[in-house]
Amino acid sequence: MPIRLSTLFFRSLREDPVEADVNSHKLLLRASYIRRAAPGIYSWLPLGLMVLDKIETIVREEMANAGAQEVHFPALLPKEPYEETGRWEEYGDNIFRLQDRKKADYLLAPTHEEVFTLLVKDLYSSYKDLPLQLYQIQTKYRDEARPRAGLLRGREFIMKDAYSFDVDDAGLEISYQSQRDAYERVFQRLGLEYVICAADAGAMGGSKSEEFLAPSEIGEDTFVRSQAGFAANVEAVRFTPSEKIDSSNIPAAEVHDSPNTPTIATLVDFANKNVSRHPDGEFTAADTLKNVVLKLVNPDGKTRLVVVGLPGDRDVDQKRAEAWFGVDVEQAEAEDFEKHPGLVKGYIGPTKNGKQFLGLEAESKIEYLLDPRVAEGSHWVTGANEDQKHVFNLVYGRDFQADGIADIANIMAGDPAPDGSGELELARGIEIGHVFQLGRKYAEALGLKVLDENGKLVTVTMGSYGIGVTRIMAVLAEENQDEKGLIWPESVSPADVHVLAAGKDEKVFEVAEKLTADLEASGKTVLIDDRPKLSPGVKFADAELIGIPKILIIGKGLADGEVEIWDRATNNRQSVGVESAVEQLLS
RNA sequence: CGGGGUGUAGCGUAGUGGCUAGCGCACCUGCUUUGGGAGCAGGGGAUCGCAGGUUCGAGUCCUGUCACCCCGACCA
Repeated sequence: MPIRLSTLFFRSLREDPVEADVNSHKLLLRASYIRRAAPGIYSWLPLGLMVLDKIETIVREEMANAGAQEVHFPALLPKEPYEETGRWEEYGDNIFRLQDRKKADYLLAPTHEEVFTLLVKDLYSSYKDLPLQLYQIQTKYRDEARPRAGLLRGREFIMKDAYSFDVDDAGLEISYQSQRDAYERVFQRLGLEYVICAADAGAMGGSKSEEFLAPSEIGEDTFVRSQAGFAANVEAVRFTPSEKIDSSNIPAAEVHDSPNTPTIATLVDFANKNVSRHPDGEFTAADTLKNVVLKLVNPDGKTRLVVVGLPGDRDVDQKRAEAWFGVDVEQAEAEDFEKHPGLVKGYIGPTKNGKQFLGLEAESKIEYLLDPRVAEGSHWVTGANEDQKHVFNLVYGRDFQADGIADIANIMAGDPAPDGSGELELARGIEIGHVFQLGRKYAEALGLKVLDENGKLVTVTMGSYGIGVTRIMAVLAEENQDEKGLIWPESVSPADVHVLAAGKDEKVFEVAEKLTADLEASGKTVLIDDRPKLSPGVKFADAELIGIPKILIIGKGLADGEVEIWDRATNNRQSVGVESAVEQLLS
């Protein structure tokens, strides 16, 4: 049966609702796909559900192709499994928590690793049962601090989450690849541009993880890529330490009085006015070694300080720092400096009076880590650990040492890719999928073991694979639109053809109905604008807003036996005979 | 949690302490109109976010509070 605009639960808005500021959100609201129910929580109207269903169908088909079986868990779960893995605490305020009448704790699941693991544990106990892939398409709940951009970051959202279970790492690798391949097929069928980015796998485990990012200005993730194909989330980029360079012609380090130079800019200015450079040339921020004091905050609240030396033209990228250290990272505050009087703010350096200072300073026990760009043998202008003094020609390896590296500096466009594949460019993206080798973390915590062929218990190794279904709809809307409205790809459009009866003649409506029936009989789905007594302008505008890619206009040309096929994307209109319209639309 | 902003009908908005809170869209009735968001006439719909205060009188001023939006922090 066709979708009839005369009775469809639909009302287009002529103006943008103020609550929306990104185009996809505005258009989905204006065209009656969704309505806001609460911050980050949306109600689905008929048109919205149709698109959602199309996306889910594609996901289901490709999950089946990958050999995954569909199950369905409750969204409402008891807290116990999440306590066992520590996530009841770990997730903090991000979980929606509630209690039943007996005061037992429940949560609205933000993710389902635990219950999938327990379900497999419940049913299976032999290596012969593996490998296994399960998935569900389920509503997830996360009490995000700041929901954004309509469906893009909601507090309630639909996710396809799949999990693989294998006896060994080789099996996991195969399962991972099969899901990864399925993701590529899903996104290709949806007509979505995507970049597969190496992702930060988290501090524990060090397992493999990749994100599928849809490049977009409104994206929340920053990634880097090179022409030759390297791509990674900025958090996951790891640079190799620079090769040792010759320092035999660098003069001995010398300390200069450098009054009022607590920042890199003032220091560079001072150096250019007062110090001759060897060899000749201007000092720049890149010649200075900036030493940043960071406070690492463990989940239990304990903190420790580290000092990181990095070229003065770079800053610490907090997200990269947290990925590197695996804990929260904060800037050191005034009270931290008070506790460590050796750290002279604005004049921190790795040496004092010509001797190694940081790290070797027994009482401070502060680790000194270096950016991988700092090569052994390179010479620097840096703090002398005395107020108003800097040291010049300080050579790494000759004059100071480090306790290790910290690859946490911000990445700049033009930086070389770590794999030597050329210069990096920075771009924004929306995470639409994530494939992740979990390893044995959850299996271990929840005791998922099977007997191997020798009758020995082995812990199962797992992978988890997510696709943001509702988010994909937002991305598709964002990527497929113009100033008039949405332009859905055929694969997810609410219908194949939008039949538009423009006019008042009964004949127009008769022919529109006839062509609708013919199209449906030929296997096409149709939305028909059969609203009577509505001026054509309104119908044209609504057709553009709704965004079905093919529009069939029955109107003024009918007197000559002609109708028009209007391509929403190209705006091309072509008159065809009534009899050949269906055939044209089928091709 | 920090910074900024906004709350008036379903949506978009106007409203110097002073009459019955105004307009456009949408909605209802009638007539006319029908290829780019029609016209005319008539109509329904608002406890002006909430609470308290000042005042003869508060949408408007004051205090408090709540909600939402944006930026940041945060976010397998």
